[in-house]
Amino acid sequence: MIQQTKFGEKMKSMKKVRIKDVAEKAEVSTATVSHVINGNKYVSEKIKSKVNKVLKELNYQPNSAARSLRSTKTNTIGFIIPINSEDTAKSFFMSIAEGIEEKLTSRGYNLILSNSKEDPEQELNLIKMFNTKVDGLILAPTNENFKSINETINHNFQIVMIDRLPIGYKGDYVLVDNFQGTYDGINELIKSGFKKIGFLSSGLGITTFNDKFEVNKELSNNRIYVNPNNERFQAYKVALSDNNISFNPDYVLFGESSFQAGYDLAKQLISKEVDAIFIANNIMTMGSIKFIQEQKLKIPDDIGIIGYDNSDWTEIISPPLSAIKQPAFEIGVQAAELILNKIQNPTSDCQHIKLKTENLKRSSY
Amino acid sequence: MIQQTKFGEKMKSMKKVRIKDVAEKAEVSTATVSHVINGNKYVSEKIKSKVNKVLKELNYQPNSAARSLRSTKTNTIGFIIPINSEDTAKSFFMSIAEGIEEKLTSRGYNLILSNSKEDPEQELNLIKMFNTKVDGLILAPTNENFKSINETINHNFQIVMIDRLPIGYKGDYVLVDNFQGTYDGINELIKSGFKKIGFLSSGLGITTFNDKFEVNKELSNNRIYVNPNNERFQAYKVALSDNNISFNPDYVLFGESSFQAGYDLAKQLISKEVDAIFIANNIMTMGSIKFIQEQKLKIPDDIGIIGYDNSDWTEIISPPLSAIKQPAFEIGVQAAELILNKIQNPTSDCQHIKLKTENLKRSSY
DNA sequence: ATCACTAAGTTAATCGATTAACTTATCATT
DNA sequence: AATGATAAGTTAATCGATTAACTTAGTGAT
Repeated sequence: MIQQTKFGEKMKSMKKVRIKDVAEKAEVSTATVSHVINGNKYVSEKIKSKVNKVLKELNYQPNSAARSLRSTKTNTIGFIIPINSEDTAKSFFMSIAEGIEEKLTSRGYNLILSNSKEDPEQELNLIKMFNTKVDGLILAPTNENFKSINETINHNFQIVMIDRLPIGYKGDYVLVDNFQGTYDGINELIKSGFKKIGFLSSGLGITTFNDKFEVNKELSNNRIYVNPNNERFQAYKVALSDNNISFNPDYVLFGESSFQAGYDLAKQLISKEVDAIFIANNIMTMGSIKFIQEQKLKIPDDIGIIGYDNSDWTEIISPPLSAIKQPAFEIGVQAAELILNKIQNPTSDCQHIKLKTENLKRSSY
Repeated sequence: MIQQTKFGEKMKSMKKVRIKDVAEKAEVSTATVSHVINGNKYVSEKIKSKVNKVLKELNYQPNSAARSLRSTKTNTIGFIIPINSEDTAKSFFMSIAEGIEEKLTSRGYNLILSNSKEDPEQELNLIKMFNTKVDGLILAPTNENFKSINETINHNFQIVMIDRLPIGYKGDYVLVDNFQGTYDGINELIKSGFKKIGFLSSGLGITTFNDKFEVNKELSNNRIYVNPNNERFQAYKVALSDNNISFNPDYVLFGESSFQAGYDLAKQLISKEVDAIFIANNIMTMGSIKFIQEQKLKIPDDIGIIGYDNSDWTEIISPPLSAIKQPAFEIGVQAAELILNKIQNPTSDCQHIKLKTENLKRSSY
């Protein structure tokens, strides 16, 4: 339904006011005006207030292109999220974006948002685009190897990784401690009496797929953080092992991150008579729940469930779903903090932050 | 959990390559390079390919600040969303952002995202910030009156409103036809035999609150689109009236947009013995469902439900929830389209777009 | 041969703010 | 009184790309 109207002729095309206009009206030099605005050189109170008055009168707004060009600072941070269509990670990354935005705004920075759609190629294009546009980049990477990323960065800006880590990356990052959250969750499941615990997840990174079936306790203490899914899987194995439950590869299924995959894989897993399922991602949890409800299986009597990522819906289904909650907003805040620090002090040590998950015990196990 | 490592010393500080560097290496003038890049003046094939080769060799990336400064185009669009903390509108606006981003990227534009947090003051600040930073602004407004917005716009950029409309605004916009969706929903409810239909919503705009209890058929055809909640409420009244059901003010409750309010108001409404509820917003729907489940009321036997905004969870609760789905992604695409058109042709007629909702009939009525 | 016109490039002014280098006035010190 | 130091502002170069105005060579018509 489309309508059209005439409009817009009468824009009171007030020509933009430049620093020169302010300077003239205040009877000072442009330099002085600049000093007043940026406060980086001492200006007498008398002049300062005179300039400020004119600034308000003319409603002056500095031209950010000119400013950036001269000062080589853009006052802008880029954020690349990896979301493909139906993913519910949408809400996770949106919360992160909120956290970032909040911190940035309070420090006079802007946020440019782009979506790599989980496409490594597209990610590199975006990084290239950002080269002259931002002072820093917050990246939830989809390229698995840092090398290709590193090559397209001009090093005109700082970078902070979140949520995942490409191989070979040593810089700043903010992650969630997926290991601990999962480990605790599996433990709880076992304590509640479940023995045949299934594990459902979306794909591991290719690079870590080979150690998929290798239960390795050492790994848990000194592990290379690459892919959250992998961490969760490792934690699953270690938790089983720590409880003297043998690892059964049949109880582990990986699929794409989708509702349908969750549905299908839950079906498979249940046909293998698991008595509980740990589902390492939100949208797959939804698919699984759908299947379970269709089969009229009772949670937690027939099957115990823990989901990852506390979405709003988890507490209104019946029974309310136990879940591992990631501190999304906080990730954003911390990432923004890191990048701003790094911009201010580029040679400072890199910070590696891991945030704790929250274990929401409800009634599904 | 925080760690620190040494890193970052060895930045291969390749100094940034300027158009001048390209020109020198290709043995042409900077003007020619610019012409090749932007294709706005004819350049011979021979020179063109020579320049392109150098462009690639040096991995030249134009400095966008310089470009913007000279050409007065930023190639950037601003987007202001209104989200306060717990709102699930988060996912709605995120989908819109995706739509916008997709369209913009395909046309070489960037998206700057900010959050007004439903604070009119903050909104004006952001608009002011955007003045020199964007070529266009997509706004989900929170100020109810266009006057204040209009005053802070420098008219250096184009504007497109989405989702809501402030009073007095005549420019481009993309809305959802909330009236039709709600009207149809209420009708369906009535057809299914429900008679005492409650209506739950978050606040109307102040400016439209006064006609709250006035059932007015004319309004439905030639109405002033201001606030989605108001539209939904009007549709509710008209649908009742069209079905010869008298309007009972007791069955209508407004509250803040929160889980708790949804819970509390559903409780109130049910105590008044309504047999169905239309809930005009997502988070309140969740609260209501929670209450209904706690009371062990059967949907749809004890109470019929239609919710607004199809969130992912609506199909996995039992029974799956009927819902009015807004075409969020499409809103974004259209809004981006409008603003790009307007930028290309500023004197073109304003477009007023209303998108249809989708009525998802499931098993909750 | 002359003139008009076009085609293909180049020169240099320009966008608006920042900032290093400079000026001038004022004041304290010896 | 001479010197140096400091305070408060100003001048003008500069960031990198775009683009109006200009040059120069080549073509064709008369």
